[in-house]
Amino acid sequence: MSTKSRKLAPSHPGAILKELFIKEYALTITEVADGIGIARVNLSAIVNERAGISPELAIKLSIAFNNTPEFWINLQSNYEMWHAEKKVNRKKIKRFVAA
Amino acid sequence: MSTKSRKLAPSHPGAILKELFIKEYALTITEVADGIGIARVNLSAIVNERAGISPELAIKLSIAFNNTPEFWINLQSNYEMWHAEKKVNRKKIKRFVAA
DNA sequence: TAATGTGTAATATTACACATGACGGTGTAA
DNA sequence: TTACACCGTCATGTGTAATATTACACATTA
Repeated sequence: MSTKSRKLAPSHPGAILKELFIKEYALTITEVADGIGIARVNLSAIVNERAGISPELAIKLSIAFNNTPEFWINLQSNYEMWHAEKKVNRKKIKRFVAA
Repeated sequence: MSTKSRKLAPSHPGAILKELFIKEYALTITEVADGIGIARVNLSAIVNERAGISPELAIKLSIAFNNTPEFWINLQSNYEMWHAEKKVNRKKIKRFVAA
């Protein structure tokens, strides 16, 4: 079961952040934003799926919630990859063969 | 051995692309750019480490060279993460504890 | 010489992360 | 009920980056 065969879009990282961390930890967007040092507005945008998680933010979240940057980056990458897949016309890509 | 303990900056994805694929396959930048449908200028920028690999490009490269998008995205992510690490002041991040 | 490959610069478009300021809603205390 | 603090969101501006297009200079090769 690889990524390319996935039919359903993966959850937005912001949804995960909201459900599994902010809610679970009984925090507010403001608290988390202040805690990790970003603007409240921007965290709101992420939680509401209007923005993504940057590498720097992934690091900050991993410190705040005691997990890894990879956890957050993978969520973001999977999300982006799924959407990028739909933009690529595979038939127009040349397959190169080792010399 | 995790990413955060790495002392040396990881190679730029463009360097990998150049050494392990373009050179190994005996291709030119122009050929690859045409083959995957991007402008020659932009591929040159990537190979010369002035630009990164986007999710869409990762997919195109994986098709052209018969590997996975993850391969390319991981190269890019590791590269970005290493540089992002240096921007984060860990002492200023609050550690949240489960409720 | 002509064609090809390369690097780079300039320009424009589009997208997005991020910051600031303003606005409307909610809960609570006086 | 009024006043105020807190919260989430909107509007706006900025910086950066990927991408396309065009142009130029240079080197190699047929």
